[in-house]
Amino acid sequence: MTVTLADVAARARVSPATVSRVLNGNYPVAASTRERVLRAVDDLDYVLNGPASSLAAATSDLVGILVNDIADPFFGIMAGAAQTQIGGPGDGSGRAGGEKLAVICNTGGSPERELTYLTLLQRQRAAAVVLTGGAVENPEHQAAMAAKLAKLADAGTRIVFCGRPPLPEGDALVAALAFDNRGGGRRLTEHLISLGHRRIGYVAGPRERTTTRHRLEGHREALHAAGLGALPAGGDAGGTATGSGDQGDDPLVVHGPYDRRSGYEATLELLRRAPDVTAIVAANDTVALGASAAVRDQGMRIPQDISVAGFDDLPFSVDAVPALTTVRLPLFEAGARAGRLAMGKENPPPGGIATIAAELMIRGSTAAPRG
Amino acid sequence: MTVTLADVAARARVSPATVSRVLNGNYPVAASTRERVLRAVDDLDYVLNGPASSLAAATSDLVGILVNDIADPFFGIMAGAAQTQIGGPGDGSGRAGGEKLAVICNTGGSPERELTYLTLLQRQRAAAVVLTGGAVENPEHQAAMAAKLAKLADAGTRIVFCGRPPLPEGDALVAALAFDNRGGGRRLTEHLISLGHRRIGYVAGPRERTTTRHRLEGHREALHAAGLGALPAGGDAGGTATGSGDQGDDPLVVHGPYDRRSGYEATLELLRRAPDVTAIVAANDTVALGASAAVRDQGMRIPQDISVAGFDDLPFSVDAVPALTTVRLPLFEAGARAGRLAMGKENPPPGGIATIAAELMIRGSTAAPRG
DNA sequence: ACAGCCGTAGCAAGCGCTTTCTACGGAAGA
DNA sequence: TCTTCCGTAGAAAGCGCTTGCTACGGCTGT
Repeated sequence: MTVTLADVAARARVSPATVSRVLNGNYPVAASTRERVLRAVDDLDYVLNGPASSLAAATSDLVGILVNDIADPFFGIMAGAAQTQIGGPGDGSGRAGGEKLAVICNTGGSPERELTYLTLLQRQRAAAVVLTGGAVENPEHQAAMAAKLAKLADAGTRIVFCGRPPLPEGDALVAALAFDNRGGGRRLTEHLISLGHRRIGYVAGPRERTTTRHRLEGHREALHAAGLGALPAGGDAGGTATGSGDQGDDPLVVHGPYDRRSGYEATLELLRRAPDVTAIVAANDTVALGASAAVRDQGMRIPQDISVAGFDDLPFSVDAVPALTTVRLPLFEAGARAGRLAMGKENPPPGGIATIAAELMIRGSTAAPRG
Repeated sequence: MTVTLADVAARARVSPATVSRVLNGNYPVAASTRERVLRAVDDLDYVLNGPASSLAAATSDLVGILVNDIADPFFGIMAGAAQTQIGGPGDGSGRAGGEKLAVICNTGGSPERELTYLTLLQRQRAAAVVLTGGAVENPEHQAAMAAKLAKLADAGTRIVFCGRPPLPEGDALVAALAFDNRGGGRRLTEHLISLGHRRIGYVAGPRERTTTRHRLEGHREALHAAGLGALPAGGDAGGTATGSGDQGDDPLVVHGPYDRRSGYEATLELLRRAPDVTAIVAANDTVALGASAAVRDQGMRIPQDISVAGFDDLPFSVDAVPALTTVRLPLFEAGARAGRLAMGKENPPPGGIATIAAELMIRGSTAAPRG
């Protein structure tokens, strides 16, 4: 029924071993023999049995890319970019080369699913795993992740973090590409302050996400530096309170998921709490879109009545009306680099971790406050 | 080094066969034995060797989801939805159940890569493959696809089309979920016509894509029905000319990729060719965004000077200013259904193919032309 | 009380491939 | 001319798991 290596070998009048070597190209085979084998492969339309191959070789050609939400272009762009480096070249004609199967796994931001996918990938003996986006800052989960990743690593799986800070105990990992979320957040808020804003609302992402925390910390650093910080800006203050502690009582900060709707509702809430804000910083561009809609629905104009800013600089942000001031993250480049790292095509950055700069993009949605 | 089934068996004082059966749960095992085995699995932190398992069982738990461009939310939403049905439940505690690994493969719209991924999935003995989005209408490629899919199908892989018409020779496939692109396109243009528009520009997607063709055909049907069709509306006219034949000489239609930039440039071109258009229909929302930017950069207002409409109703469309008139496609629902079909959780529609309705969403970006 | 069953568990034969080690011929060295 | 190598191909032993078949008790039926 299905064609096997042995069938090819028989047709090419060689041993299975030879066919295997031709296909893997890691052992000298005479040109004439190789050709004969290749022809047999073609004639029979042979397709390697992946599981059998992986079993025997104890490695597979799977590379996992974990994302929080694939419907979000933030992840889509990174994942797509990574895949360009992994999926191998277009392969116009030749046999499959060093091609790997890049698989994108959508965790939905759930720690359990993240772990489940890691197990599934471990089960498949994945060649590499790329973890993208912010991590959940839950000690228990982090420990579980560290343990799982350590196990993967010493099973030979390469680990790459992309847009995600390395784990505290990040020992076994190959490389981490971290975005400068804190710096970007700081510069964004500095920009607003320099414009003259003093009351700035912040629509934050979900708590317990590194991305959320870093961006917010940057924001607070800027406020603090300008003498506007009502609360301690440090991330390690208030170590006593529960998770919602230090942030929960800042009326100018509202947390919510990274989506449009949350941006809308959080903004309404913010406007209710503090009708005097002159600017709103959103956790990301998608949230900023929702925030803008809310602002408008309240009858205010952007940026005349209120400034709005986002983060990420997703493709649609430049087309918003007015164009969104935001912080540009080189998503595609980072994803591609992560892909290369996963493939071992590129050396890990010194120290294993590289910080990727975030660039402030000043556009029409921010302006000096009135009066 | 790594823990194998045999290790677990030894620790539980049973045979490997029994452990296997406990794990797969498809053979009666006494409760006490099962418990002993499960404990051993936990104690040893055993993880099944996927390749070995797949090899022995001749099936794998991989499900491939092919998309044209994962950075585009159109695909991200469908893929994410499909994955919710495939990745298995959160798995709060128990062992891995009937979980499959849903893998998203980004073809970048390239026929070669599409085929390559299919081969890779075939190699992995994938349990199912979901193909999303428009297909490339190239006879040669279609034949190759049909052949490849047939091979996959009779290797036991389930095939599901999602938002993609079935192949002409679609024999072996399990199910196809097709969007009513033609109907949606028609209703959208009818809406514009009923508003009083007579000169309507169309920024189409890439040629040779079913999606492109169907939406455009709908548009032309509407024009034709209103007596505005300058050219034959049928898709099978002008069979003599080269690919660019019948469409190439309609000055009101410009083709380009499905991205923002292309929308921008094509619109500029359109406005140059026909400064008297009062409305522009874009191939999809992303393109519409670019089109809107171009219109605005030309100093025209939407919708007072010119109406703009899109297709898909992506999440950001409602937040555009003015909100974008578009055609809503139930992307999430379709993706989820495709996922269920791929898992065999749902029966294929009668005849193997279901058409999914497209709903016209009238919003602020379209209005009656001036004068 | 004995034959026959049913419920469980074990044996062992692969699944299709990779890879180590061995074998063979001819070219080069002595 | 005989030995030594190198280049190339084959034999065969698994990789870790699944599963058909067999085996073994204890129960039921008569």
